[in-house]
Amino acid sequence: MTHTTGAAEDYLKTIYAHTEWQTDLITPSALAVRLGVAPSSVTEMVKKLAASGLITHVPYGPLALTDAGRLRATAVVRRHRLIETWLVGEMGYDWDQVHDEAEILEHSISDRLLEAINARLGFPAHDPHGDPIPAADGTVLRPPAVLLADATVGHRAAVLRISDRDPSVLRELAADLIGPGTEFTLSAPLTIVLADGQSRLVTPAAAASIWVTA
Amino acid sequence: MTHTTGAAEDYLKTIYAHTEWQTDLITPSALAVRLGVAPSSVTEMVKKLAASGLITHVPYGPLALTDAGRLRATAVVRRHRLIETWLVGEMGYDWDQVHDEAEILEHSISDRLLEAINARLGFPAHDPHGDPIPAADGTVLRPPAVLLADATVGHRAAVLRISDRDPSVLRELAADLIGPGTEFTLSAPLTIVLADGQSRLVTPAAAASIWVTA
DNA sequence: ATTGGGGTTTCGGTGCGCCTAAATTCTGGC
DNA sequence: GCCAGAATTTAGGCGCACCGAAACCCCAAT
Repeated sequence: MTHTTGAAEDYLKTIYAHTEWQTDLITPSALAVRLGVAPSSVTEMVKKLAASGLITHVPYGPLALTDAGRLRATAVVRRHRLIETWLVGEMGYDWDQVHDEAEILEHSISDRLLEAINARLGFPAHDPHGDPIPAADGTVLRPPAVLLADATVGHRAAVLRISDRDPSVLRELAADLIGPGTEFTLSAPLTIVLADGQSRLVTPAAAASIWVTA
Repeated sequence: MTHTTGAAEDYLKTIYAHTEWQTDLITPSALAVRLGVAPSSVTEMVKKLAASGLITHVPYGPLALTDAGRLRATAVVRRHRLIETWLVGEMGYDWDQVHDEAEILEHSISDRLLEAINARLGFPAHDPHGDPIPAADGTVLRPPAVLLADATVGHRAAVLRISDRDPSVLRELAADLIGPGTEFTLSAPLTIVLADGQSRLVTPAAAASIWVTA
């Protein structure tokens, strides 16, 4: 229907990402910060996206995706995560190195190539950070998750996903052999005990990036 | 030095491509036709490229790449051909289907990913159409070649490359099992005899797309 | 030597996505 | 209830790459 250029795709993706693990709606200024653009640029794009029926927006209010917008957004996220999975699985990238490359390729790869990659990977359900890969129809399988920083002491759980927003957190965790699937018990704030009995101290930044089973 | 956006890369690539198998310089109007843009658009971009020292141009005259421009151009061509080779070699594409995808990806893939692909393919010297893949330093290994349409009857030779400009020619030749490396004798105009004795009639369009050993 | 027509350039204008600066609107604290 | 400060929008502008129309240049044929 609508053309949806690369820039517009980034707006939709970012609006979607904000509500993927939280419930509150994103504000224009928060969107501007995430995208690294001026607030006035957001106002402009928001007008276009609303006119195309991809988001809803009351003046001076927050932003929400429509069903059509969510479909576009998940399509972009699907591309992004499949590309990340491919870069790690086949092209020798580490999980802290894939974000920027995927950020660009997600806007230029064709559906055909994407599906060829998907097939080669065996139709993965999660990307290297544990994030679910949306299906082609936009459905996303997302288990209930809690931020490690919000988990109660004594909680026994497994790592579900780690936000890829901060590469240094990813490198730090990789060095500690902590990744999606890692089982642990929270023995004290910021302290986890792994299955083999070893304990690890996690930084506040990491605890705010790690989502674990409820 | 200069930024060189996707559009500028297309201009440089097209100027380079014109002189790869011929010696005459390209004119602005021919460039406009190849790129599918208006002549006035070419004038504008030519001014910028000349100002950046990537091409030389006297008003109302033809265009030529400088050394710097040729280096940029071959870098783009290198990307294009490696991507094509990868799409055919690993992603299940046929050689008549790769052009459009490569046309887009050549502007967005990183050097790192390109070299990962290159290594995976075993550092190929030619793309699926027989075109040489420029080295990273811009060198191109190009054997002397003659257009099949210009070859003399009785000429015994092998197919070197087939221009990918016309996908229908590629499909037609693929169906006839003619590709780079195919050995033959030109028994009459537009008629070739293959190594196994079978003869094939090629269309004028195909004869104008096939380059053979001299 | 002139001239006509094709190739090239100039000129004014478009859409996109971005910016800064200046309104405007909303909201929380008094 | 008011009002300062923060968030948002409006207004004006920029660079890029494109366009069509009009002006211009050049050469080949007379």
